Amino acid sequence: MRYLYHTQSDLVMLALVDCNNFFASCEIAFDPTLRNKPLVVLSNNDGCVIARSKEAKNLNIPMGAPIFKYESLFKAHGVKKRSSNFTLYGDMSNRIMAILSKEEFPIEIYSIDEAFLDLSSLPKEKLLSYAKTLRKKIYNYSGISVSIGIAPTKTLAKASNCFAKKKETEHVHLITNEQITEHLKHFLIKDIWGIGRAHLAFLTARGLKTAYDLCQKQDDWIKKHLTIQGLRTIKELLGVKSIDSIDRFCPRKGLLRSSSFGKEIEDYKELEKAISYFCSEAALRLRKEKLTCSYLQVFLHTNRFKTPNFSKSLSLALPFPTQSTRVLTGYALTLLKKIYKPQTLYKKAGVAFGDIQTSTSTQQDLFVKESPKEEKLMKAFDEINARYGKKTLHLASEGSSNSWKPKRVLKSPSYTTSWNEILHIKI
DNA sequence: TCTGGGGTCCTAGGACCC
DNA sequence: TCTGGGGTCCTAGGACCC
Repeated sequence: MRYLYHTQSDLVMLALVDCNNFFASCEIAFDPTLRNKPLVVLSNNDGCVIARSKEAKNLNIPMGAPIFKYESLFKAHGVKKRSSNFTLYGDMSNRIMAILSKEEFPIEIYSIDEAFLDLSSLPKEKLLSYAKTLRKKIYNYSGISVSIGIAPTKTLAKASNCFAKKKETEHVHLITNEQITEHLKHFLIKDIWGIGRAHLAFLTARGLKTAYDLCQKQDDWIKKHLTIQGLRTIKELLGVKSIDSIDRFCPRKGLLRSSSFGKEIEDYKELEKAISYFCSEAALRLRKEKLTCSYLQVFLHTNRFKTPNFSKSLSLALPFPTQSTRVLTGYALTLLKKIYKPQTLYKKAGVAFGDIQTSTSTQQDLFVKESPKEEKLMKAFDEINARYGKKTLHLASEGSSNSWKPKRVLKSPSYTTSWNEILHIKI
């Protein structure tokens, strides 16, 4: 090993709590008929697989599998399918994160189904028993099973979680400083957090297999071929903190709304409806999070599985920060007009907001300001929609019929967020 | 026929300035 | 007539993550 860093990080222990097969587990928690069955959760448009139950994984259905290629396998094994229900998953995630937040350890919510906890204040001998208790608590409160990996850095905690997931029952694992080398020898490069497809192919072609192999390489070699990010990953694997341990306040930097269409779209008016819809969704999100943006991008893609295909995007720095649906949609539609080409079949479009700031701290330009009326208008707009239902008010450019919208025919009910769809129990 | 969406970070290269 | 290099800023595109 190149480094022996067994001093500075002796005191740090991070746990990664990761929900097992999260989207599939959420569906199963509310529908017992799915229990112990192969289940796949599908992407927008019911196009490909984005989550799998344990049984579906055992059938070697890969992540991202386009379902039209797997229909016969699904039929042969009675694989159940569900469209994705992000309202349900988001709500379940909030519940689990609330349980973790009450644990009184520093926490960083990393994704919809993962959080890091800083357990440095716990004595080493109590780490595993604490993790086991926490797992039980989360399962009892939410019906979701989690894995917990503990180690001195985030990247090692991720690795530790992989070891935890492979266990039959407990799904809890600890890597101490003394055990790092031994673990690296049994940890494959393909499972390293931060090494993706492209770099994996590069490293495999050079005969490297395990994390240990990779750690034998010199820093400048790593940096040259895997960039500075890769070097950070390697250091973390060796027990040296190179990613901020726990970051509780990470404001968002961008906001994107996009989707593939249910069919290919040529009509400009339809694209206008779609872009307007994305803008209104993204702007609503800005207002909910009390943020503004002052950078806007619009993009269009043709079907990327056909040749030739192309994409076009255009962006614009706004004259002032805003969160207004009206203002943002106005600019977005002028951008759309500039990039639209007639006689082209588009398959996907979207808008992205950038230069995001909190609305209270927004630096207003001395002369160019948004009219204060705009803020009042949006407030009234949101209140009416909150009271009388989503989209009671919307911009005319959004239209009322949306032939571009993707299909989601197998969606489960919004059990936890809609009174009309609440779970019924028959006794 | 049918192939996701929402993020972050890094790098290379062009424009521009001195 | 000949000819430069360094710095900054911006953006597109790639790689990675879930």
